[in-house]
Amino acid sequence: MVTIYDLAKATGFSAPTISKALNGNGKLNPKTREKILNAAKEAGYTPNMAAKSLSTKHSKLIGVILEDVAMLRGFEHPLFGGLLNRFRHEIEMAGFDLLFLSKNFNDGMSYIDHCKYRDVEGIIVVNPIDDDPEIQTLGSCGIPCVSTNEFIPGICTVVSENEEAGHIAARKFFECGHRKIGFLGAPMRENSPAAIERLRGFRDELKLCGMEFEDKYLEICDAWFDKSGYEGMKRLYERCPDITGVFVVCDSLAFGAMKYLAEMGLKIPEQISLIGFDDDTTAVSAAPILTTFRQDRDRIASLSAEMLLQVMAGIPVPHIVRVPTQFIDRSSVKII
Amino acid sequence: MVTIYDLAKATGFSAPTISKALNGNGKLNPKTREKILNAAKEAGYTPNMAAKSLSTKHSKLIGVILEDVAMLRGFEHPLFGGLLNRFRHEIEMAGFDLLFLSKNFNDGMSYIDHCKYRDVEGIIVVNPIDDDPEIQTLGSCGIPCVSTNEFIPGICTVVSENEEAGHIAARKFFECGHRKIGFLGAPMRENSPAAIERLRGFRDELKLCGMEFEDKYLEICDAWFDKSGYEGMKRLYERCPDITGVFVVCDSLAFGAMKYLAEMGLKIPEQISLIGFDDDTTAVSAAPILTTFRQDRDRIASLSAEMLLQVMAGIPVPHIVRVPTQFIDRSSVKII
DNA sequence: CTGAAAGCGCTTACAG
DNA sequence: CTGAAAGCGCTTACAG
Repeated sequence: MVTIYDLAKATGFSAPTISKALNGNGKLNPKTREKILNAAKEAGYTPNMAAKSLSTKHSKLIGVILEDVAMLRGFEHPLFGGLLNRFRHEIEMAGFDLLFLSKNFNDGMSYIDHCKYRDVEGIIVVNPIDDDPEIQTLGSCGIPCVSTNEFIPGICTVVSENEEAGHIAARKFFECGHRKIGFLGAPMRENSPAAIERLRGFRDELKLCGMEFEDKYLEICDAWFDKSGYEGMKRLYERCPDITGVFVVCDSLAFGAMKYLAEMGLKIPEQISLIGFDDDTTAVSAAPILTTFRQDRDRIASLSAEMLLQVMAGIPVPHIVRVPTQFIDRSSVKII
Repeated sequence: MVTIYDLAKATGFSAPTISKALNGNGKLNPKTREKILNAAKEAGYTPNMAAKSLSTKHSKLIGVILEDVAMLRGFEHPLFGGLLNRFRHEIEMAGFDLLFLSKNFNDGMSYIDHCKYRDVEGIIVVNPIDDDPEIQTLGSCGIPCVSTNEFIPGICTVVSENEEAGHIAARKFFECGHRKIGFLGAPMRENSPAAIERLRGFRDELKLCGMEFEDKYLEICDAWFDKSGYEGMKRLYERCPDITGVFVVCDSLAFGAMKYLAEMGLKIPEQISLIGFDDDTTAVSAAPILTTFRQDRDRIASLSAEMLLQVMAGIPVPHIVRVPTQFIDRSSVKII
């Protein structure tokens, strides 16, 4: 391993001068800088981040909260995987590495201890465990944070225009002549905007259309899995066989619902119309007909990175940043 | 931030003694240890990894090579996402954090420089860029490595029993009465076992069945995307409309193929039979009929972690570790 | 069993 | 513009 002392010896300058040349800060004779930079290149010098981190208190590490327990799916989550690719790219361009925060160390190290352990400079909350009390304290732990999707006190959240999407879905059904429209939802937690906001927009738009959304048309699935969608659709359909359309809060659930409908011999959209949410790419060609909303992963990710970097720089950011969704009108809504 | 010096002051012992107590190495009076541990807990002490890393040369960091350029899909890759969840868990239980190796720093820092920069102790190669010359040098860079899927000189690879799966697929088609069977493959690179081995097993088994696999039944898609599968299937079917079954080298391609077949009005399995590979979970309920092979992500991941930890400990490991696949016989192969 | 000294590789004031 | 000194928080021999 080549150190700045090796470079000092090789060039005849002192360690602090080497440091200055390498980091480009402070006044320095251009020739000196050039000599040092050349020597560094020649020697194949790579700085040691542990030493740097120790003396500067800057680890150049961004903590990521991404859990994979039970319903969460960690890296496998269709939305968050894509989001992380882009976030990682942005953050690396800014000279940071990702560090996945975990409670698996020792006897369950907390996120915040993990951050202290690694001197993490900022945190992005992607996929937290439901009702984890520690998440609620993140806003006041002193480490800059940004959240995608989940609302957390004192933290900027970057999230899709869910309510607007709900409006669009309801309007679409209404304009296509549907009057008995179900909503297949997922567990609604106060801090998790997705399901609540989509339902709210949906409800409000129906009202604007002069309809009243009846509670019997609302069915909540017990999780965000295909299987839950299958079961939820079963309950909804058995209770309300008169429905002609269903807005499903996400594609995974919609796929489960489609499976149930297929088993019942109900054709989409001939006998029942469907709108999903997420446009899960893997499944697109397997279920090419589903009308859905595409969340702008790239924009959510790059805005999250931007907001986080700003918070880290002490620049104020809005409490909520909204990102439009894209309505993808395939062929799963029938005009009746 | 609480340091060992704070604990030294609080307990009256010296820094080295605090260190010993905290790390549990060396002889120490049990009472001393207990006092120190209590003081540490009371003060909310968290060790500083940068300092630890600097003095021990152990960063407790495992580098991950996971790229998301073009055809690779980074975190979104259906197989590698699941694999990483489990790998991460295993590695964290062993006290390590994941550090994603990247070429995005500065003017394109190499993987190895990134490792030096962070003192990475071991590397797992998940999803490297095709023909990246640096990958080939990993075996001799001095850092312990393990690869999943890709063969790399001097590095242990943990990989599915692809050839056996090829045998099973061929045998299945043969026993169901198929005699004109296509193979829809993906780009074959020497170091990437997936496509090559599946084809080899498939070919060999047909031979064992007394058939000869004809080249015209082989079609190579240009990538691992749905779209490539669509186009590949189109070429294959237009050339050989007499085929009754196709072994598709992965599910993404199979989904694309299914889309093409659906557009052509060809029913599966009534008019054409299909076997896929991977059992992509997201899409299962959207395409519930596809007979396929499930790769044992969990086993691949935990074995990779185990092998890597062994290499890091200087324990010899096999050059290749094989993991059985599971044949999932749904209903996409017709008996004729 | 415990501690004084030195070192890991780098940077930050402060002199000159 | 350049360098000597001290420090970041921890650990490793080595004494005692």
